[in-house]
Amino acid sequence: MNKTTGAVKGKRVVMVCGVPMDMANCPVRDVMDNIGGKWNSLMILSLADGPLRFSQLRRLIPDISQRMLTQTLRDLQRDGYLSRTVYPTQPPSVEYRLTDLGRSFLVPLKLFVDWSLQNHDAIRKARAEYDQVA
Amino acid sequence: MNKTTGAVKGKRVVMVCGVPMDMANCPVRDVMDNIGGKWNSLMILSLADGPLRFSQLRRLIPDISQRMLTQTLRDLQRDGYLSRTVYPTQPPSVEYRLTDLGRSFLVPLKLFVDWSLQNHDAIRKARAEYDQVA
DNA sequence: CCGTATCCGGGTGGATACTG
DNA sequence: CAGTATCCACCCGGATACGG
Repeated sequence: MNKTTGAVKGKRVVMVCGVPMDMANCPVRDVMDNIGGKWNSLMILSLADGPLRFSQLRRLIPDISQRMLTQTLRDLQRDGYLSRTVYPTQPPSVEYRLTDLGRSFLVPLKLFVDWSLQNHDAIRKARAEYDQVA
Repeated sequence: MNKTTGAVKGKRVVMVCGVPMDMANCPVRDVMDNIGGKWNSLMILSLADGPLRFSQLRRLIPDISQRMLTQTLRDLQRDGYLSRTVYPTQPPSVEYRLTDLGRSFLVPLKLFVDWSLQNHDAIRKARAEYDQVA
């Protein structure tokens, strides 16, 4: 089962699922913050098939506010998932494009998307049953 | 309340990455809420290798508060990821165990974990560079 | 077109104390 | 041991207005 590695005292590293998990400074939690927000993963997916401009992303994701679109793009740019290119046209246009890092993330993200679509009904059903009992 | 299915206004279903994405009522966002929280994915991973009791989970994840441990477990139970079994011993013990749904989620989650471990250095580097410029 | 600035309501999550 | 209950600080994210 879960056994702490006795290597270093004080380091809370646990073998989980065949992988060393650092419970104190957890890379998984760190990455999860990047894509666990309300719009982050959807943004990466939206750019999967090619670069898009700001206004194109707005139209593609109608529910997002202008503020959150900007902020989500900044966050993802900051952590290296996408790049921002300004074309000095008139009026100006800004293109957002997945980096190599961002594209490599599409592999696990795509698997997650597939799982969500397959099991979404089962989850909603479990939720409804739980709420009915309670 | 909910917009019922079918033709409301405009098609909000977009083909992304070869997958139909409903931007209005998005299953991906729904599932992401389940595992995008601060502790949710870590909880599922902690139970990957076998069932654990409440106090065992507390020791395994030292940073979590008692309140959030309970709440996270309830949320995941509600959506069908894990089951809760009370053994009427003295003192009582409660066992948490992944359901079939929860175990099936380990497949995409494991891929995500591996990606995180491989790329979190690149992310931290990108973040540092971005912050230095700004 | 592509943002920034500001305000603010609600939800998230930590700390603490108490129960069966 | 396995929780509940309560209070509260913080931050996320929507609405709105303004600027290059």
